[in-house]
Amino acid sequence: MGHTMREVAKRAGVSPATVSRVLNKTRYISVETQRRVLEVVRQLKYFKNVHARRLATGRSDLFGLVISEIANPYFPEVIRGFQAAAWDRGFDVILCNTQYDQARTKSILRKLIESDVRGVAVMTSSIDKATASELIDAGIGVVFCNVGPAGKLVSTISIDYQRGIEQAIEHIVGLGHRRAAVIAGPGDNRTAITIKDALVAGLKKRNLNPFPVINSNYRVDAGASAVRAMLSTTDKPTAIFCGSDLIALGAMSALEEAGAGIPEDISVIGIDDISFAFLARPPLTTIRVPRERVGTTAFEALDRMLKLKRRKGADYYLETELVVRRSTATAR
Amino acid sequence: MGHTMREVAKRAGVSPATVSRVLNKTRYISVETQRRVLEVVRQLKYFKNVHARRLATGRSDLFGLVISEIANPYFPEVIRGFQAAAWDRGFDVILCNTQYDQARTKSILRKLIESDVRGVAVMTSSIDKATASELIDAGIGVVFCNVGPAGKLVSTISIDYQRGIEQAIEHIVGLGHRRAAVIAGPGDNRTAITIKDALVAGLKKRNLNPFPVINSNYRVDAGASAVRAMLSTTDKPTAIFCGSDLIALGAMSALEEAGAGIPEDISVIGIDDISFAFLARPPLTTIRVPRERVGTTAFEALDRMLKLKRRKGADYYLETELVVRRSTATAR
DNA sequence: CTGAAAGCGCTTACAG
DNA sequence: CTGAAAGCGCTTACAG
Repeated sequence: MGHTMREVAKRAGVSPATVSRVLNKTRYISVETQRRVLEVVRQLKYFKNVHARRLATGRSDLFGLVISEIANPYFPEVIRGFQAAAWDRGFDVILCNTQYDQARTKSILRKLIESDVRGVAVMTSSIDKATASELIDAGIGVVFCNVGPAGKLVSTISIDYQRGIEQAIEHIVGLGHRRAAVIAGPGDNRTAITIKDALVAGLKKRNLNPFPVINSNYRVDAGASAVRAMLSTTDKPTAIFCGSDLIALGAMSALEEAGAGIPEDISVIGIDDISFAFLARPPLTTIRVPRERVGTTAFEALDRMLKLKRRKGADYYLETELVVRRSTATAR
Repeated sequence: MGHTMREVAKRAGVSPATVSRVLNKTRYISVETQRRVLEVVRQLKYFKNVHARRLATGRSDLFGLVISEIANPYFPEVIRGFQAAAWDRGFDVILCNTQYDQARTKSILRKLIESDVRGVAVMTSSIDKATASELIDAGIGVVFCNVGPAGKLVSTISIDYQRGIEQAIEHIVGLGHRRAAVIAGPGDNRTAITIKDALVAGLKKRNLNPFPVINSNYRVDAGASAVRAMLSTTDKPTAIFCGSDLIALGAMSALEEAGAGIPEDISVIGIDDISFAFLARPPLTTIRVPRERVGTTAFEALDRMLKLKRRKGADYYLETELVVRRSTATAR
C-alpha cells in the first residue's frame, strides 16, 4: 500500500474527486489543474488501487478463461487470442486451469464469482454446462466451445471439423488408401465424440469402413499404445486418422518404433495443427483448428452478449482446414 | 453483483460481522448461528465480493507472474509450478506476458502495482532489473531468474547450467567428437549469454575450440538458418551445442533437409528439455532445466522473503542435468 | 471547471 | 459468543 488519492489531492491543493477525474479522464479538467495533479502523482509515484476502484464502480473489468492444463499445446494460442482481445478493450483476464480436478474446478468457479468477473470462457470439456450453471446463476456470461446451443447468458463457439475432415479424407483417398483406422480422444469427452463421429461418417460416405475405431486419451503415449495394438492384427490399416495431434505424434512414434515407414507404409493424420506439428519427422499432416481465433472469438462473443439488453447469447462457427506437410527433404 | 453480506445477515437474524466471521472462520461462532448463516448463504447463493474484502483487509492475496510469450514451450511448466504453489497457500496469480513489447510491459507493471500484488516473479529476460525497479519502489517483492544478486525485496533463482553442460561435453567427447559448434540465443539476452559463455568455456577446457559460435534467436527458424550457414563452410562441426531446444529442433530440421544424418554425421544437443524434445526424430539429447521447480521455487522465494522483517531476498540455485535420448528404433 | 458527501461491500478493533 | 461502528480507497450523482 503506497499513497492514497487523498494525499495526492492534498498536495495538489485539489479534491480527491478532481484527482480521480484527471487520472481517469472522465471529465474535462483545466489544463493547469491537470498539470499539478499529474506532477504530484509523478513525485509520489502514486498508483491508484484497483480494488477500491472496482468496489466503487460496482462493475469489474475482469474476464475469466478456463482451460484444463496449461501444458497442453492446444491452449497457448487460445490464451494469447483471448488475452489480446481483452487487453485491447481494457479488460483483464484471470486464467484458471482445472487440471481435470473436481475440487479445483469448484474452487475456480467460486473464485471467479467472488471476483465478480463479467464473463467466462470455458475452453475445456472438463467443465460441462451443468457445472458452469453456477456462473449463469450469478449473472455471469459464459461462452463454451463445442457445446450448444446458445441461450440466455450463454454463447457458443462451434468448430466445424466437417470441412477439414472431408478434405483429409479426399486427400487420403486420392493417395489410394482403402483401409483407414481411427484413434479418437476419450469416450467421455464431447469434442472427442464429435470428431470421432465426423471421421467415421466421412469415411463411410467414401465407402471406407473405418476399422478399428479406438477411443484413446489426449496423451501422447495413448496414441502409441493404440497403434501397437493395431499393428498386431492381421488386417492392418494403411491410414490412421487421429483425434488430435498429440495422439498422432504418439502414433507416429510407435509406428517408427515398429519399423513402419511414414507415409510409404502408412499415413497419419492429426487434428489441431499445434505449433509443434511441423517439427515432427516426417512432418505431420493435420487438420488445422484456428486456435488464436477461438480465443479472440470467445472474448468477442462475451463482450457482445453482455452489451445486449437481454444478454441473449449467439452461436459462432469456425472452420477447419487440411494442412498437408511434406518432408522438405522429399520435396526437393 | 448478487447479494450482499448485509442481506445474508438480516435474513439470518445476525450482524454482518457474524456472517463475515462464519464465512472466514476467523472466530468461533456458536454452532447454531453458523448453521443459520450457512443455510441462508446456500439459499441465496451468496458469494462474498473479493474486491471489498481486499480493500477492507488492505492486503491482497495476489502474486504476479511475468513471462514473455505463452506459446514458448519453456513456460508452461514454470506457470504450472508457480500457480500450484500459490494456490496451495491460498494465493492467486495474475499471469502477464510481455510479448517482448515495451508499451505492454509498462502497462503490465502498472497493472500489477495497481492490483497491489505482494510479489512478482519475473521469469523472462524481457524485463530487466531497472525496469522492475518500479515494483520494488512500490514495496513489491520480486524474484528474478538468472539475474543476480539478491537484495532488499529482490530474490533470485540461478539455474546452474554448468553441470549439465559439462555432462554434455563429456558425452560428446566420449563419442569421439573433435569439432563442436555453438548456436547461442540472442546476444542481448542475459541467460543466453550465460549459457553461451558456459558452453564456450567448457569446450575450451576439454581442448575443443568451439567454431563457429553464432548468436541466434529463440525461434526455430533461426536455428535452421544458422545451420545452413554452417554447412556451407569447409571445416564443418561434428557436434552442435544449441542454446535452447527450439534452436536445436530448428538445427535438426535444417540438417535433415541437407541430408546430414543425426547422429551419424553430426550430433545436436539442446537445452531445456521442453516436453516436445522427446518427440523429435531422432529424439533430442538435451540439458534438462527443472522448469516446474523453477516455478515453485520462485513462489517460495517470494513467500519467504515477504515474511521477513527486513524483507531481504535470497539466492536460490537449481541444477541442470544431461538427458540422453536414443531413438527407440535404434535401441532395440 | 471543481468540491462535499454518500456509498461501494467487506473486516476488525473495541466493547460487552 | 456477538454487535455497532469506523474505515479501507476509490467514484459519482448532485450542486454550484
